[in-house]
Amino acid sequence: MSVRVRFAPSPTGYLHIGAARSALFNWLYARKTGGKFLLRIEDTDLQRSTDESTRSIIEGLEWLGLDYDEDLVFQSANAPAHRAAANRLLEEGKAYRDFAPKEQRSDNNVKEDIAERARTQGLEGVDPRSNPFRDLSKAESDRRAASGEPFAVRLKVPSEGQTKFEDIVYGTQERSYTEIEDLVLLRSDGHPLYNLSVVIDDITMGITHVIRGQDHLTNTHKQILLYQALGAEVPRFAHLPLILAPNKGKLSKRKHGEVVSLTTYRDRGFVPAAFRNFLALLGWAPPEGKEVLSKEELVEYFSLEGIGRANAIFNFQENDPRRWTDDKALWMNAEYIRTMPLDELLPMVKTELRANKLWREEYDDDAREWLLKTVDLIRQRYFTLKDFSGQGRAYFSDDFDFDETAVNKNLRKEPRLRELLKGLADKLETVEPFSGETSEAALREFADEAGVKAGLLINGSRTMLTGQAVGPSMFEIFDVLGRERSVVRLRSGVPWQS
RNA sequence: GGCGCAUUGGUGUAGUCGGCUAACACGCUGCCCUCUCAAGGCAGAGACCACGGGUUCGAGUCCCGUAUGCGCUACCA
Repeated sequence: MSVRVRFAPSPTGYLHIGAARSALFNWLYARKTGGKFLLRIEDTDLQRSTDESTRSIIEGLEWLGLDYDEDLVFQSANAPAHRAAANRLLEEGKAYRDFAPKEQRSDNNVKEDIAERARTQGLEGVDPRSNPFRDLSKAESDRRAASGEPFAVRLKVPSEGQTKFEDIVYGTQERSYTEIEDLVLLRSDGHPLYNLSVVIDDITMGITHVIRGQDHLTNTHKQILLYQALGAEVPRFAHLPLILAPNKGKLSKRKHGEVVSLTTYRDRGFVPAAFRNFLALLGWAPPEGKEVLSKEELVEYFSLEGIGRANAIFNFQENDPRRWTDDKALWMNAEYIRTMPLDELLPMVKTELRANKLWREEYDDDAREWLLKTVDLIRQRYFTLKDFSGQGRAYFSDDFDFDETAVNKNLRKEPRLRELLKGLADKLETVEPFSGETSEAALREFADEAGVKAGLLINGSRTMLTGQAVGPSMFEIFDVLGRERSVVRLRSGVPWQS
């Protein structure tokens, strides 16, 4: 039987990087095995679900290059089927009506509520699983329902025994039925609940392998009970370790802000392939230790057995602009930017320059060669695509800023430089032809004549031409900027003012 | 409270069936290269493999306990 996996996010916000990683692993497994990767939007919580969120999930997957097969499924559309299934279980006596009034729980302290209830029940020796309606006669139950009394539908969990399954990542998992309460399938307003919906949808979609976050590991036992009650085949499960914040807490938007959102990486200049590569390395390790892997290599090497069990910490420092996200993610991105094929990088650079009004139409034809050369030169030390419009601005526009410390360090320190650089400009005007080599020869000669070190002129020129203290080799900058712009910038008075 | 899962340098991980002088990548330090910054090359710091017991000639690897973290425990998903 061929593999069918799915990614089933609930559209209640942006696409979280943990969810994105689940999607990636599902996708990799499907592509690896020649199976299908399906997408299901779990929008049963209509209050919190938004179309915008659904769109951002789809966009996010597209950005990461994770294409899905078959039609997109909206879980809300299947609610009637979920209800029908619950009613069938009711008919068969595998579920029962619970007429007890709904307990009110406020969302923010459910955890304490649960612990508190368990503690008092433990003290009083009450079996948490006891329910007076579990053994109500069918006639009585039908009569009360017919009279319009509201009820929830609960699954009848057998009183003795245990569920057992073999998790591909975590190994054998067992849980005694005494640990499992009769779970609610249908709310008293008829709304189907999560565990029911997932199971029914996974059955109807023919899912063979459920690959999802470890937070569902213990819920799996309940779901298995449902598969059995419904007489369906139980799929294989593979639970993934969680991705945690630096303090080992859960990564959440409320606490950690935009670093957890996939769109942030797109908006802050990540190359999709780089982020995908980084994500794949969180909780999974390639067999041969090679970490920079293309999409094809990822598919080739991926296996569920290679997934680790310990939660991974995603490192970042909110207050450090240089380290706003994980070091390794940033490194990976820089690695891709400087080594990926230029023609794959170019469209991304184009988008970035366009967004900052730095793109010129001739870059597509007449100036294409120049663009290729320039991008190839400056990409070497960039970390994100943003750098092309930020640090790289001086290559694409004559309107750029001078970095104060660069000006102080490379220009103002030596007052004679202002005149020296004008002299250099004069000399460069006579160089024929104008290139990296000839400009270098001219500059060194000029330095000798003036009796100063070449480095002084080189560093000064760099700051005059790019506004910065750091960057590519000076002579390559001359070459790329050309004689005219180089000379004009060398003569500029702007950095000397104020 | 109960149940479950996890625990290898700062981070991500590798360590099949017990033999490790604990490996790789990111980050960090220094040197080389050099016109700066990167990249690259070289060298290095950093882990008594959470802790305590046990099994064994020998344990990161097996067993038990403890601690810590996380998850689940809901008419949330």
